[in-house]
Amino acid sequence: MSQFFYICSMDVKEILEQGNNSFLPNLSIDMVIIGYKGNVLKCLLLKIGKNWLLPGGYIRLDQSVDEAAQNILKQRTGLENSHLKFLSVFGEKNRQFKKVMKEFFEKTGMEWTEDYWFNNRFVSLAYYSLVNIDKTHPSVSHFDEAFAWFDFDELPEMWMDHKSIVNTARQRLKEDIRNEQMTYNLLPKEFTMPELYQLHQVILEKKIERSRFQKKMLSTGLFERLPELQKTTPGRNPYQYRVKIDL
Amino acid sequence: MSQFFYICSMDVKEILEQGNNSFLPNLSIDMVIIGYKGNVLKCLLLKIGKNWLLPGGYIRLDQSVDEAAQNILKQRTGLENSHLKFLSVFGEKNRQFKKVMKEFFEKTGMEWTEDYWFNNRFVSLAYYSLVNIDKTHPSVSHFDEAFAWFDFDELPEMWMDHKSIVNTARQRLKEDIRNEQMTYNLLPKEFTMPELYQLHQVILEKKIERSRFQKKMLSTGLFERLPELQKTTPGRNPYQYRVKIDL
DNA sequence: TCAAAAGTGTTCCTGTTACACCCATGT
DNA sequence: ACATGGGTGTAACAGGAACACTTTTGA
Repeated sequence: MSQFFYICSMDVKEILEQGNNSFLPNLSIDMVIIGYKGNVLKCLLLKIGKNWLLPGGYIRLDQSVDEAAQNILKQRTGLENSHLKFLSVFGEKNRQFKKVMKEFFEKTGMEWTEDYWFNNRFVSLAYYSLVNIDKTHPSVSHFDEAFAWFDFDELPEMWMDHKSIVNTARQRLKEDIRNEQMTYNLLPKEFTMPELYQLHQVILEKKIERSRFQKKMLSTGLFERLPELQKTTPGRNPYQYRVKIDL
Repeated sequence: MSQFFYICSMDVKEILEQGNNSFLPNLSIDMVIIGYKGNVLKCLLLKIGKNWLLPGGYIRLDQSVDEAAQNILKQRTGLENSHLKFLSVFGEKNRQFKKVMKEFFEKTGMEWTEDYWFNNRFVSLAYYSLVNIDKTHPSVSHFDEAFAWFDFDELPEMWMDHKSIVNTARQRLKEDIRNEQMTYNLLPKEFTMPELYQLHQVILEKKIERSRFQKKMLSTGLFERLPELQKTTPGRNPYQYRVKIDL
């Protein structure tokens, strides 16, 4: 199990205090936050009760949906103006967090009542974000639960339809990397071609021809070569590249 | 102006009666319904007050979002299980129908009050649907307003952000026809290659090479050739094709 | 038989696939 | 010098663009 644990926060108190009148009462945001470490794609999950779920939140009346999403991402990771893309709508009729919330409240000793507004049925807007794991730092607040980066291939039991949301993001990432070669925050600013090559293979879940890959990447004109890197590995030293700054 | 007018219904009465407790109070569906006639793409719009808007509706608590969308499409066009695809979310913070509704209520002599639930801020889920104009038949109900098929290039003034929703659909249709060659309901069951060719040109808004087009279409294996059509046009008679029935 | 419209073929070009080869470096 | 891994080159192939050509039909 290649997870590393932190302490994380559910901003339940804030949500309770602001309550019904501050948020759209039937819309939630779920966020698939994706990182890359040790040649594996990872996904940030929170633990509530016995199962896990995606980080998420609600939309304030004075926020646009996109603002709310950026805000949630910042709350969860500390990142501002990071990569963030709308994924899909999940609108099945029985989508409600009642069971999850009850378990969470009982576990943390908080009072739970049937008519809390977040027991409503929620339609969820799913987003996904690519982040540099090392640059994220979680905020800790009143009610702390575990959170962890899970390998995509080792997802735990998750609440509701959250596993299918993650899988939707997984597929979407595949499509997106074919169109825009951007790796956003998945690699450090400077990286070698073999590293980029590895990442693409991991995302696409298949072998790519090394020579073809190099030519394709260079022909996009998106990358610029830096002076060579000194490595102590057996073979030849790879060049370093970085994304041209225009984007 | 190549519009043809009908009489149409806003199911306002139903919405009023069922009211607050039957619908998700902050989510609406807007639908870009697209047809094709006389070599022009057309879009179905309703008139309320002085401006036009997209057909749409709300989501009942006992419906999934997709069910609600199918239901709305059926109400507006009479079509069941037709082509219907999710488009995008429109979630700006000041999206509300207050102004539109007030104008509509005053015009039709209905009582209007500030606190009607549909004066709320709404986040809108946009869908688009390709239909055969000749197979649509509008339902008429308590409150009738004009509705019309507008050419994409001659859109009228529209309420709120509805014009940008239409344009999003216009772009999406372009992308989609590149990937799946399906024309769904835009052409009759049997059609000639020149007709299909015309349609693609209109959707993509550019000239295509006739020869390349024909080979590409036939190479997909999606179409099967029927006995020739008798036409009284000057030149050679074109073959008829139809989509193979598997899809 | 000629013009109009439908449909086919040929050439060029670009991007993909698969494979072989060369280069730099540490042991 | 040689194994290891980084990087380049070439031939075969498929799909797209541009253009010329043949076929069928009504006047």
